[in-house]
Amino acid sequence: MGRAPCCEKMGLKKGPWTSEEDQILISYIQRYGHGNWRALPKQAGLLRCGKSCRLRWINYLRPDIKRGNFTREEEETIIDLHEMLGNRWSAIAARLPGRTDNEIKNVWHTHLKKRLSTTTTQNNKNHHVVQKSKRQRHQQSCDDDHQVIKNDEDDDDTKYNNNIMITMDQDDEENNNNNNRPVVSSPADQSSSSSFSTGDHDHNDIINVMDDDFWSEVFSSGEIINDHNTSNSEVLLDGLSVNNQFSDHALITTTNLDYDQDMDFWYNIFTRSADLPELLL
DNA sequence: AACAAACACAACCGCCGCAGG
DNA sequence: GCCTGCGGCGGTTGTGTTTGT
Repeated sequence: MGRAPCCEKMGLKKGPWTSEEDQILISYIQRYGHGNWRALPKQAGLLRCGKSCRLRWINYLRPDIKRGNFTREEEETIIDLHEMLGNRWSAIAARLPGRTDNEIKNVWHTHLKKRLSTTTTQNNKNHHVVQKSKRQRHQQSCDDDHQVIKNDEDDDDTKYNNNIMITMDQDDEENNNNNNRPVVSSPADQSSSSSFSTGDHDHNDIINVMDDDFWSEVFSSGEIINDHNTSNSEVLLDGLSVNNQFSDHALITTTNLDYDQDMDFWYNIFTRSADLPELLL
């Protein structure tokens, strides 16, 4: 038995795309869109399978693709996000406009992984590296290979007794740059999906630390993301997102983060300020 | 100049989750 | 609930280019 191949192999071309094929694909998609990738090559007159067309379009031909070398900032972002998300390249790519998951995956394997392994040994006196090594010790007890931290299921009950909830008034959202900051509180329902575990830290400590300066810094690194599929827009804050689809409150949610990633979540937030890691990690 | 090794990146493969029948 | 087809994802491979000897 076995699953049928994703496309009919006979007569279909493989390997590098020619510029003629690129042009055919571009003009077809510009004219008709790409509703059905499987049917597209036949309709467009391409001797390729649908998957190949999709990949070529997404990774190379899309008009919003940013070509050229990665900037230092982009590389740092990838490193941070990989620390937080693991090998979830598409999730990482979603936070780097114009970059594809394939491109990020390549740059990780060819540049960043090596650089990271050398810098961690060279800079072992660096403050933040010390913070990371704490995490790494925690991570060592979990699965290796840069996977996200998964809590032991047995720990769940105690782990989430320290949850906090972060909300923001919808009316304030348009002015959320610096002046208005989210409300941090202890949720009545500790199992609420919109609350976050503070790990071993008392939630009052977290609330006290999240002052105006803290949120000012977090917001200054945010960016607007428009989701064309849902027509929603979000304010991404490096792991936090303010989803404006709610009528009363705009919840800051850990979109694209697993609920049980509290350590990664807080680490990512707190490392935005030099003082916070020392205080809380 | 020739060759090998290392590198960079495009493309492929196989698996998975989801939606629809 | 099961089956099937599809899109999406991450791991891996293939191939062209660059660098070192």
